[in-house]
Amino acid sequence: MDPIYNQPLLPLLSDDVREALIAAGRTTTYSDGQFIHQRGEGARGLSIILSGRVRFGIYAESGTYIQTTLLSSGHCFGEATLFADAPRAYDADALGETKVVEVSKPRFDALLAEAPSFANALLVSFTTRLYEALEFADDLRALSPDARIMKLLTRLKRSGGFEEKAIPVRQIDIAYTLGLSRVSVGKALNLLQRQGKVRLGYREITLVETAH
Amino acid sequence: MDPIYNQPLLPLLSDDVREALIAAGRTTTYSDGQFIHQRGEGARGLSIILSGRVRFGIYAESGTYIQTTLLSSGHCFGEATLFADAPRAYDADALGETKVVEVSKPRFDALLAEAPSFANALLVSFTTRLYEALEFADDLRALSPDARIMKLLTRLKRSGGFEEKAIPVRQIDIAYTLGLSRVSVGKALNLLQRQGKVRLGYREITLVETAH
DNA sequence: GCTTGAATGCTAAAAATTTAGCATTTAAAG
DNA sequence: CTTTAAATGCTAAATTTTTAGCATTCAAGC
Repeated sequence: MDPIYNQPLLPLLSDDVREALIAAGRTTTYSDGQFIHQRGEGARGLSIILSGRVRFGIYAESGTYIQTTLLSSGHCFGEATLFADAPRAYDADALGETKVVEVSKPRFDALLAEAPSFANALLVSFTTRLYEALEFADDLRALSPDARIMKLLTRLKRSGGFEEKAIPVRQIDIAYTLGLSRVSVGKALNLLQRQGKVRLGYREITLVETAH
Repeated sequence: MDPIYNQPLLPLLSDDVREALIAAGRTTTYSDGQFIHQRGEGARGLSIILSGRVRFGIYAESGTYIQTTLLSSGHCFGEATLFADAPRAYDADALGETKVVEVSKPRFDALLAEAPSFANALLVSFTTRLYEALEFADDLRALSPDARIMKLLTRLKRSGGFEEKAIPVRQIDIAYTLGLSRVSVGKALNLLQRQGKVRLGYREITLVETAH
């Protein structure tokens, strides 16, 4: 079964809708690690990532962090504040210098009403994200830690555009993302390295291309 | 943080759109356990559950079954065949006698084009489903088996409308859904019963209301 | 070229979970 | 009332994963 890949919103929009959307919002530039919003905040609006990446997660009761999603340039977030009238479900912070446009609910509604193609782009983007989330949950239950890590690395490489390059990721972040301990991640990565599938570095991992 | 609940599509539609949608499709009645479609099939269209429930899952390589989603009356499925142009991602079968309308892609597109409110209802339904899937994945990583089981039972009770009644579920199904072994589920359920939170029966579990 | 904090590597004990097996209970069918 | 297949209960060994701790390596800043 071919996996369904996340379709970012921006490339799905026609030029004029995209320009209107960006013009209708307020653009903010966040520095690396800066908080964008916190879980529970109530502001309603759609945010679109113009450059950089945004990390979403929750600090669990046990004190450990759970990373939920990593969205990169072109993606939008905050849709639940619009369509489910819900407060922010996750803490969000910037990964690297990150530019975000925030469009208020009234302006978003106006744009949606006047451009029917906008709704279609949103439907495509959300559907692909839903199926990626479902697949991720399936993997959590069905795959071994090794396989989960390989899949995560493959996804990170693709979504981050790290072709031919090392993926800048810490082992502890992999643990946060997959719900594993750092020791388990280290063990699994060492196994994968011995199998020749990855090359481990400091703060980075390289996926070794397998001949096929 | 309040959880976001699944919003079924049908109640979100205006009467005339709902009627037009149902009229545009072909209604099929499935008997308990009957296959609706299999993973990998290519037909494009949107299906809406008129009555009964549909169970989605994958038979994993190891031979074990992974249940992904359980959708009840009013919900739609097959959206990925429309918006991601993807084949069916899951095996689907009926749980109890189940009526499903299937609307072909051309007819769906026509309806979407002429009724702008239709798109909005789809956006609400998909957004709430996306956030429920994300929350489910969070729980898989952050919660103990006991807590996961309680949360699942609560959700089953609500979505199935089993107020004051026992929830008809087998322990093995809970295991499939949560990615646990049957032994672990049994142990956790026994603990929950000793704590007075549930009452176990044959093929059913009753949630004990806690005073508050 | 040091110093330093962060990240990784490593180990062993503890805890959780699965596997495999069989016994018991249940409800439906004969 | 029996029979029967399905579901649950239970046990112990095997396996996996976590926890906790400390050693080592890395790269940036002084």
